[in-house]
Amino acid sequence: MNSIQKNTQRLFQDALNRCSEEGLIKGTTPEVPITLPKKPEHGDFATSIALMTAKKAGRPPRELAQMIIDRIQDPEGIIDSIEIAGPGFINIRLSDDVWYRGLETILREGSDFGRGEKRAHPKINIEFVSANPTGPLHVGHGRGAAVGDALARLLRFAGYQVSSEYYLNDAGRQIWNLGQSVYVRALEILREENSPVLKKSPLDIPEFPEDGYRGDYVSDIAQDLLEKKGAEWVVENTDMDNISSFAAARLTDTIRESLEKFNVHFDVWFSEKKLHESGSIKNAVNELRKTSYIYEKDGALWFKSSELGDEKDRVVVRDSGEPTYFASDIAYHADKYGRGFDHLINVWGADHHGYVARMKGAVQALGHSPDSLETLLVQFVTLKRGDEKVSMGKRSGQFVTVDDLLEEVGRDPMRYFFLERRHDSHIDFDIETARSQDPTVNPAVYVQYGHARACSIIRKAEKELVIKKQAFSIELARQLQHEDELRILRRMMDFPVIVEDAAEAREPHRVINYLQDLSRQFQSYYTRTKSDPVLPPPSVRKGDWRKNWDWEKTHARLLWVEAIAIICKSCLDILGLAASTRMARLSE
RNA sequence: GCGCCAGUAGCUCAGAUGGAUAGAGCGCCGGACUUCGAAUCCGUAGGUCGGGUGUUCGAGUCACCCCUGGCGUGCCA
Repeated sequence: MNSIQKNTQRLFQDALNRCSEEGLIKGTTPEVPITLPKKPEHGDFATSIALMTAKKAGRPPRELAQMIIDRIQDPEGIIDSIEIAGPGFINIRLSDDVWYRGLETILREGSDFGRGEKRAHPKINIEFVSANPTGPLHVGHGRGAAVGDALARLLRFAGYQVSSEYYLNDAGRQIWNLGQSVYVRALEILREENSPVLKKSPLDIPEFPEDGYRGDYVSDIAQDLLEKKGAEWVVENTDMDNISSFAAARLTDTIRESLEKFNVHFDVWFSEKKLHESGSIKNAVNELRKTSYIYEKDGALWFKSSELGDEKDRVVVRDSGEPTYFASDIAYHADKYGRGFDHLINVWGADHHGYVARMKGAVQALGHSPDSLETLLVQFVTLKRGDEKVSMGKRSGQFVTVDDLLEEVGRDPMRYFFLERRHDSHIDFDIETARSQDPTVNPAVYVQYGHARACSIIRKAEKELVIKKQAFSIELARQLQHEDELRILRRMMDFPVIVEDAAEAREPHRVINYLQDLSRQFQSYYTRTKSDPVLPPPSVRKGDWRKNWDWEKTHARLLWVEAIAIICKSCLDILGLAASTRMARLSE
């Protein structure tokens, strides 16, 4: 709720309370809802309070509505008119000055407009991507990256203290597998080169591991390994530790570079390996042993997750004595709490949803509220080229990588389309649309153009027409008489509400929808007011034109355009999209 | 079998936590530039919100039951 909405709400709340004090309403009075009507005819705000409390008042809703209205005290005169509509809705129209004051707020607060109040708690940890460093990032990871990063930005903007984190699974079987894959490829290279190192050695080339990594990048790493460490070093490395580490480190760098290019940053890269080395996993398991949720069966250690909302119990330590991935994850989450976070958000691929319940259970067993762990499941992306689906064979290793897409469609359209929809709905990503530079085709370009256009107007006013910017005054703002100018100003004042709600719901896509709407309204205004433009057109700039031009209106409109630019910029920043102040000319 | 998510216009999807006549983009069709910022804008058409029952002043939204699709249901990670 923004301040205008809050003030309006108070007037109605007070009026309702007066009804109650006079004994017109039985029982407790509910909080008065103030909503934004879909249709402009329904005023600036609407409330259904009369419908909600009609029963308690024992009167028809419309009659009650009138009684509430009669008890409104509005000394500041923020309300222009009130009417009862339909079955008993109260439609409220505010005085234009309220909105003009809003313009002042936007201009004064600038990039802070809409920002939530800073709060110390909850201290939020948001973990996302966390792809194994066993290969390049694919499209699915890309969506998770965009969603997690935008959510982190959104939460920060909304005032939360947020740390973003990548959990690096740089230990365990998959990493061993990776090392073995690289090792075999390296030996194959040596064989092909008829390397003397290999001939001297009696060892045969081992089979390529069945669930090994078959992508071309494995050979690249093998090649690199041979160059950096030398053939002998490689051949003599029979336990995979060194080679695995080399390969994982290499792939971690690759992943980090891809994410940087994608404008995704992490505050912390958290290593699973270090969790093993530091004894954290043992500690976490011991911690669990103190609870009643642990038991032994068939030589393994089990977690009684079935008592904490999961379908069945889960193994924590195998009969071999080796901890499972779940054990690492318990230790990891314990570590997050240990570092002072009181709210954890995990952004996971939808294929991990079977994992959510046991993780919540573990968190609970460790003594934290299960509500303090939130998991967002990001659905899959289908790639398309026009009508044609781009096939992605999972087994063959022939998947489309984040780098491929970055190269073909570019960073901003990619982020835009990954963020445009709710995280839990499937999306079709059309490469052809995304790579288009035409704003009428590509909504990602369209919203950037909206911002650039606003900036262009201001730049032109200052540089080309040498118009000196005027300070805000209510008299000046009253020059904004065009219906669209007021409507768009009202829409601008929604921004703080959009931010608050989007952050609360963990839904960055709401910011995109809002930005899309604001840009569209602005560009529509812009084209339709061609005969009454913000800036004096060349056709009038003749002779003594400066004396005849309506400067007050232009000054007011320039402030208004500036406010639009401010809000577009804030939206783009939250989404991690570039906010160019001018668009590159399209050549043909 | 069980569990989770989804099903809204030809297509892709919104729908602000239960509100008024369900919206947008794209596509289709029809319009607007001797350019101020047309790289844009305006308009028409298009719907039993998968189906049903219920909850209530009021349901795309909540509950229950079906149908369809995706995913999950490892001492894999």
